[in-house]
Amino acid sequence: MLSFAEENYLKTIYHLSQETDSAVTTNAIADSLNTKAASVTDMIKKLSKKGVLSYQKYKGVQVSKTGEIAALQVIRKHRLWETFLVDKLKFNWDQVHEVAEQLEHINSDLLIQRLDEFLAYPKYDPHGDPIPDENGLFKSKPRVALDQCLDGQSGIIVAVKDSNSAFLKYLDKIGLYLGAKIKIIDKVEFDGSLEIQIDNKKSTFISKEVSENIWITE
Amino acid sequence: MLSFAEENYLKTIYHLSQETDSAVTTNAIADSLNTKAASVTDMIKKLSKKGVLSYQKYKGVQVSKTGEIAALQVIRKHRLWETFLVDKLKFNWDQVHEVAEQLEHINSDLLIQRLDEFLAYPKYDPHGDPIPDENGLFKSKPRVALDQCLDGQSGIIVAVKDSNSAFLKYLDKIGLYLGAKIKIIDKVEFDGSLEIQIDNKKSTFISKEVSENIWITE
DNA sequence: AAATATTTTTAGGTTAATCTAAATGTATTA
DNA sequence: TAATACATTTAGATTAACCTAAAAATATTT
Repeated sequence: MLSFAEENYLKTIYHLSQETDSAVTTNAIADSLNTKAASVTDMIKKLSKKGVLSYQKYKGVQVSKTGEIAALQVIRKHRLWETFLVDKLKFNWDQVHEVAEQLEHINSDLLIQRLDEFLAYPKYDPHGDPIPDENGLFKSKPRVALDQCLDGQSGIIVAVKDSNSAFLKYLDKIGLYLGAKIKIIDKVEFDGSLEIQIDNKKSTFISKEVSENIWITE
Repeated sequence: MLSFAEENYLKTIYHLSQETDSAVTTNAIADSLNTKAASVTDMIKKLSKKGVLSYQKYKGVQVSKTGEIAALQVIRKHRLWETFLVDKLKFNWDQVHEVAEQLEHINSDLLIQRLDEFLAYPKYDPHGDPIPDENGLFKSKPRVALDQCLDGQSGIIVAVKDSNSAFLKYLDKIGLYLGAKIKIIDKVEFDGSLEIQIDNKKSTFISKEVSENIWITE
């Protein structure tokens, strides 16, 4: 059984491990969790003793198979709760993250099973991220980040990378949402910004940074 | 802001204070929370410093006005979550307590407001206990414990005192539920047990201990 | 490859919440 | 009311999760 803090570390390390092919570094973990490297060293020792991480001094950590299973259960809970908050309690997609960070640590198999059923076994959360099933299995939609696309290309928004509130509010403001049709009108060479058309309406401009955080179907 | 542990102490002390007219003792708190008197002394010092309890060494504690408001918010959350689990997730009334003990500490005003709305502002939880509103106000139904009733008296079950799983399962088994019609056929002088009739069906016997834990309308 | 910079670990300390055992206060009873 | 019993508090440890500062390992530059 993992504690609240241990679950948070494991989940974060799992996410970081998905973004790199090498081991996850102590500093990367500390940055993600807004904590200090010394605290991370303590915790990764504990988690490797528990068998969810493999760790060699000064070489970073990797998530073990049992660690992955445990991490995916936390992620499953997080994404089910986010779906509940949006679908049933009418939260906006920018309001769910903080609350789901708390709810994901509630411990009850029956609760999660029933919640999943109540939500009709959703496959994706409000940000387009896949929801692992009770065995940790999930399927991602094939997708490309908008900054990788070419002039004239179009597609449907299937996910956003960053779920921070300010970013999501900005997307709402310019009329972007999951399922929106998007077409690249022009790509500005100078700064990588894009002129895009949403749902065949009048075009807008988005920065390269924003375009890196939006995924569309290929 | 109170911690998880502090909220648990405060809620428990509030409940104990409702059952007595004098101050709540250190040992009573320790028993309720399955902890030791020494731990309780430490915690009540902290809580009185925070202004939610008033405390005099060796004289027990009383819940202050601000303490009562805080306690009622925790109780409100507990009872709303229990209602959610039963009404929406089809939990049995004997399965909700443990999970609600965790959920009651989730911190989000918006969540509770929306949950209340989603449940259509319920006034009573699955055990018949009143749910305080956002200001801590609630109304109890007038009620008598079954062991206080006389031969021939009848009424509707409006609440149960104890929400422990074994007790509630037993009630299910003998056909008792909130809203059931109950009639006292005979009161056995010797041990205080009762012969009762449920919903005009064939009669059963219940012990005095059980009858003390069932409340009916007068 | 030596010097320098960066990352990671270790050593030692802090805080919250718990504990046991001993000391002290309060209550009961002979 | 003195003796005994019981309740409560204090003293001092323990554990988990964090911290700072210093030491050690690794990486990068010149």
